[in-house]
Amino acid sequence: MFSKTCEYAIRATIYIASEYKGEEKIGIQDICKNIEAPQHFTAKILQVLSRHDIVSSKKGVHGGFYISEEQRNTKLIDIVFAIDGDHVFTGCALGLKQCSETKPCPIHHKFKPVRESLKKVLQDTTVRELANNIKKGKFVLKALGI
Amino acid sequence: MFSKTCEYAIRATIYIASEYKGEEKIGIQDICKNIEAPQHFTAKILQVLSRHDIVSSKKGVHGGFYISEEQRNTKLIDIVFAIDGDHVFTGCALGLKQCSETKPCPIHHKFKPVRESLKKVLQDTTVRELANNIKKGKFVLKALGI
DNA sequence: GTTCAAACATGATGATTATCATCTTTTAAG
DNA sequence: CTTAAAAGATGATAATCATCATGTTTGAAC
Repeated sequence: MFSKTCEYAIRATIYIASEYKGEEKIGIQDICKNIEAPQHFTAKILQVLSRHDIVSSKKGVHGGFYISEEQRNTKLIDIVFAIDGDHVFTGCALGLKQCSETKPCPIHHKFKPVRESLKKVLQDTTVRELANNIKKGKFVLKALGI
Repeated sequence: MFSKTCEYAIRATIYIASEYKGEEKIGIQDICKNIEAPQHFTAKILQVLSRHDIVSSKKGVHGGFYISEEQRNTKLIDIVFAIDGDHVFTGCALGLKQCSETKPCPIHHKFKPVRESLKKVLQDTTVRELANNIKKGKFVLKALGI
């Protein structure tokens, strides 16, 4: 559904939001260990997220990644857009370039509910909400777990 | 959503079903020209579909691809399974290996309607139906069109 | 103002996916 | 039984995506 890049992006963002409490910023090693993602790759992704104002970062000693109250309101759809673009939402399920409402591919209309359902979930879900659920211990972010 | 391989597989199957009328079989060049897909790649895909009993083929002179009445009842989900496997349906949206009902990732439950909606569409749609719609000229299979 | 720990930037490698090429097998027709 | 047209099989190349490595910039602490 999403690229691996996007999966790591979401996991990293949620982890930062669930860990950052306004004090020490979160280091890249901490992040990668806890979401089980490759460090260099994730660092690159976080730079993109930072440029898109989805997370914040600070260089130098005591630097790291963090997230503002404002940024906690980011919706999942914003992350997907920033990383994967609009392909998931607009792209034709059969890969046809000119597929559209007026020139639909054979399954275009049938897929409308799927696309809408996906869009709705991503629109309705904020980083804040997911981070809060993590804190309550209801969910898992690690790839392997215990 | 699907791999390109799977996209070509669906398009090729629908094309064969919309063209085959019980007489001459459909050649690979014909197929590829009309769905705008690379020939060698598509040939390979059709071999897989043939092995999975989704389309039929015959070698030699006057050979080609065709589809039986029985095979026209194939559902899209069968094609997706044959080519991409069950990844789209069971795979975690965040790429977590151990994500499940009991150990859910943060968005596992939220994605349930999306997965179900997707599964429903693929379950409910047969090759026959799509081929008939093509014949009525309602839909397009080519990548670029005229 | 030097040092060191952090993110930032860029390029290189590896893995996976898509595409191409070449040869083999089958089968109808002459 | 030879020929030619078709799919089948296998391996090689290309493109894309994921991952790694190396060096640069920033900024707090001494």
